[in-house]
Amino acid sequence: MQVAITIKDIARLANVSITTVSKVINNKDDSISEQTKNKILQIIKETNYQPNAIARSLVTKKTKTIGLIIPDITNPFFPEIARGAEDCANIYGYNIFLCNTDDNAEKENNYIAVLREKCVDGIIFTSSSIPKYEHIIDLIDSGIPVVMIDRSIEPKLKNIYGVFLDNYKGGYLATKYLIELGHRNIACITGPLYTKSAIERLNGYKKALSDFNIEINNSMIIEGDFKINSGMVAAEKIIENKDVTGIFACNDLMAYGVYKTLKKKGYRIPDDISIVGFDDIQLSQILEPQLTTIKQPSYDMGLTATRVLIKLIEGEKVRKKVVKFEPSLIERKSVREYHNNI
Amino acid sequence: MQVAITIKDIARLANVSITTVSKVINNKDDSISEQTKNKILQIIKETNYQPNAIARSLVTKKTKTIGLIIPDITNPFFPEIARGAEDCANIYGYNIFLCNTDDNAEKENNYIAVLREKCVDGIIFTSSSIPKYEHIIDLIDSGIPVVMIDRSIEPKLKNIYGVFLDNYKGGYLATKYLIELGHRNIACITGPLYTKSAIERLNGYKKALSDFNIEINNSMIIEGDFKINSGMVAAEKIIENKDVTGIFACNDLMAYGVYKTLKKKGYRIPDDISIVGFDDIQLSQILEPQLTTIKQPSYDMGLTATRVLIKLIEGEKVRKKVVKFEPSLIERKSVREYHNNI
DNA sequence: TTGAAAGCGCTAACAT
DNA sequence: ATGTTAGCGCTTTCAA
Repeated sequence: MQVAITIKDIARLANVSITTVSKVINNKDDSISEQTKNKILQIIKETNYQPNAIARSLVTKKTKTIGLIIPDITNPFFPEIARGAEDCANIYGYNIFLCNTDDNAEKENNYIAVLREKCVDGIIFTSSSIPKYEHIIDLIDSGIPVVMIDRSIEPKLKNIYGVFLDNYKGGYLATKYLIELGHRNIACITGPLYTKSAIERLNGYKKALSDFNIEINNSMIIEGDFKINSGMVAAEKIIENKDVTGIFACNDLMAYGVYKTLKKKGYRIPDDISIVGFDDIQLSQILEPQLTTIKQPSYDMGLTATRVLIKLIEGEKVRKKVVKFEPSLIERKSVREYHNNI
Repeated sequence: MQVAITIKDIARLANVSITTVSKVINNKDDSISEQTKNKILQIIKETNYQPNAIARSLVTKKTKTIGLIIPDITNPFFPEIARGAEDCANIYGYNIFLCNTDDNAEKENNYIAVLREKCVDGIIFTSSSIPKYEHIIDLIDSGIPVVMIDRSIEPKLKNIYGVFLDNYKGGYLATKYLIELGHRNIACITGPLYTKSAIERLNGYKKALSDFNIEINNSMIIEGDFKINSGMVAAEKIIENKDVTGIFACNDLMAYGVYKTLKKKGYRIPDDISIVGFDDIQLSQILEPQLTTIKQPSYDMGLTATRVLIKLIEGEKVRKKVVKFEPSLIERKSVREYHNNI
């Protein structure tokens, strides 16, 4: 924090009061004569004066700052969200504090505390939710605007704002696609089951199975953690069952892990095993074969969540507490038709 | 920004002065009796009081906040840096403002202005540098601690702190590797040549060529922009020249683009054309074939830059103004030996 | 059209 | 061991 020229200096140089300077800075200058206004503007320019936002915040109770709490910016799903958030924030003159929690409730708590001390105007939050969510309830109850993104929390609170994907539908779509292409023995690699989105994708998978009268086999459901490595491990297990012809990996990263294991073991994709991912991150179209996956509009989701948050902050009406984005199936090359009788 | 309980309230409830409260909050409590200290602590806990960092900053002139200015968090190279930065910041009690500039000088300027208004204690900066760098000089001259990361700027300033990779050596390493495996006609897809790192990688390429007495052919040097698409476009051009057996793509993303084009056109990697990338981002080991590339320790670089910055902020001695990381070649599967006589 | 004064919540020098 | 006081840089009411 540098020592800098202050409003006092400007006032002195312009031979006016600081009130007057303040007014022109804030465009509340209806009642200021053109002449003094110009003089002040001139001096501000010459001196390269920049108002101190800290001092301003102390009186206005607004910091024009938003906290973005996510598990890990290093997970390719989140940069898009962060970018959408930042772009929106930027438009409305807000800045974003980036906070990585690794789905660790303690880190979440620390960041919540720090963000409140720093008086952020609002918080965008992707939380691991299921094991503990009291801190989130507390946060929301504290009155600070909060928009949940990507993962909703239980229980459904009346007061919760959120931007989510219809993960249930996404899981359903992925599974149905495999079924309709003839697959019957479909494994599912889930996300960490303490997240709502992982649970919902799994539920979508189960529903599709039962809609088509396929028995749900718990040995075909393997819990992963949304990271590459868990996809590799899960694939090892899955191929022990020779009947499996299709895999639904609940995110693309785990699908990459599956690719790795399968290729190492000499399986061909999709000839021997078909794979559907989830997220549609950038690299999924580069992979060989290109990954068939469920697309999430992550950038838009980040943008929307921030837009909602800013409305909340600025007291505008927000019509829908929860906005739900639709998943869509992106057909590429990692799935083939399966004929039982071959 | 919520209305909250203040130090005044605590003082009143504890029947002490706000000074006393302040002292115990800040652990300057040598001279406070255990008894009053405990009473105050107790009340703080009961009331869930959190000091207002804004008010504190106004008097201490420290915000415990750092600005991180990067081109685009969506480029897989930067999340690692951001995460390293955040992890380090977190250890020392700092928060990070995330700023994406798209290498746009105007956005850079805006962010610099805003960050200064918000009184960040220091700035970590990846800048497109060559076309215009006066604003960076101004920034540094203003006295606020700045650490450049990833891309250095011209001219070498005495006062500049930075954390960089030896990009020249990286370019050299990549090219030499291809040469030593028998390649003679090696194309280079550069980054945007207004960045120092792109220029240096290209220079390394050229030096390796000339060290091995291979003529530099300008038609084999194609300027890209570090994005996937430019790799695709460049590859189209490169394969017009049937002699080319090796490609040095100056980052992995462009190498992915090359993969895409080559595969589409029926080329096999590395059988028909060998490729070396640069960065070693996460996905490069998933690609088929796994990409041989030059590794940058991005996370460590982010961490180190932040550590240096915090030392600067807190007035500690920083021995080396510039810390340079060493690139290393990661041999994987995208390069094969080339025998001229086959 | 302009300015004086109070105060935002806190720290820190200086009393006591 | 504790408290009084001034002041950080700004906005905002109210008065002139």
